[in-house]
Amino acid sequence: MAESRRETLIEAAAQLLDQGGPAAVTLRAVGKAAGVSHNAPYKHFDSKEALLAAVAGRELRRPSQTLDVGPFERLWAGLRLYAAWAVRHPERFSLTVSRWTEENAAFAAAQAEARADWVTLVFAAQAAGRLPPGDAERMTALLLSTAEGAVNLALTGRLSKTGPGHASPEDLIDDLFVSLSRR
Amino acid sequence: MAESRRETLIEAAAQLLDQGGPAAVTLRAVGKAAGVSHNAPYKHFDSKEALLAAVAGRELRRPSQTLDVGPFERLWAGLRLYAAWAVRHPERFSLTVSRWTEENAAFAAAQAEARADWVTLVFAAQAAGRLPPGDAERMTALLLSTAEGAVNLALTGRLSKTGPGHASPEDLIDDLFVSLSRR
DNA sequence: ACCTGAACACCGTTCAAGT
DNA sequence: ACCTGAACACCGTTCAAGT
Repeated sequence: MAESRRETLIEAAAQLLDQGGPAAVTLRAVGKAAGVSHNAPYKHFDSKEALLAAVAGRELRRPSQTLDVGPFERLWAGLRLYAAWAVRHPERFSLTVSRWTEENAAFAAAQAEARADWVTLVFAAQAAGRLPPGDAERMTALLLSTAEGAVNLALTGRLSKTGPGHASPEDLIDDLFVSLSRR
Repeated sequence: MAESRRETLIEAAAQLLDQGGPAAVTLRAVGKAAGVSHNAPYKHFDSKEALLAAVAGRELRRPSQTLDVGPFERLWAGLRLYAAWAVRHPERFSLTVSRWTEENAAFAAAQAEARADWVTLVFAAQAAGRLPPGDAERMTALLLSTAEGAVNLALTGRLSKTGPGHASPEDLIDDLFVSLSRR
């Protein structure tokens, strides 16, 4: 039951985050939404930041859509889906790519695992000859940089929404892939 | 004199930001550092967020190093310098690429101007035949996405600092330029 | 082990009052 | 026009006390 209470608190925090942004996530509001007192969260989390890190960690572990295609297509489509999810859930995305003032072991582990999954895909796409050779980890960093940077440009209103310069984060991901696969 | 007091408040906020992160920027601390009461800032700014937006706007208007080379080289070196500055001033960088809950006209104008400067450079580099053709604004978005995304990867500890996968934000900018200019 | 209510030291913001 | 000090309604966190 303790585990379910913990999950309830994480879910309540995530809901508040979606609805009102970071400012709406107060321990009092989280407690109220979970039906407990405002400091009950301290029995499950060291601090408010630890609770938010748990929210972020849960997002990182969200199951990714499995596609029955080759690694290169899975990588490309996966990054597009990642960007589309991020634009649809800006607060959760921001949390997963934000900096933390405390050490959050579980979050760091989830983050490392997510990154390793991308590296594996990149490596396979290179082995299939669909991406240029070179260190897979470094190429993964380039892909994630562009994807996350493009999402942030969109979220901060710095992508033209109309006219010839119009581009969505997915368009920019496409541009990078086209440039990378042109040999 | 009013203008100087305003500048003093902005500088005090920037200093506190550098030293202790966003949490250290309280109106009480800003007032103290500027030698005024904790609510004197309200005579110059609508809110704490407006003060932070002024800090961010000042960073966006910081003069860029001028290099006596062609537009393509200026663009490439300019993005590298941007990334290097961001890694050295993570809090100021984060502020300039963050989302705001209020409308900040002056900040939005500074941001649009900074972006237009990049577009001008990209356009000139394309005209010089050093970058592939295509909409300059969209290509600018791709370049900024990668640069800012790479900086954020570095700031959140997601770039290998050692081994074969090691890459700095500047390395990733280089990778993108190499890929773009390979015809 | 988990939870509560009261309390503490903050915080952003407002307001009446001063110059 | 600019500033002050007091006050308000919050906030995260701590603590003594309960089960």
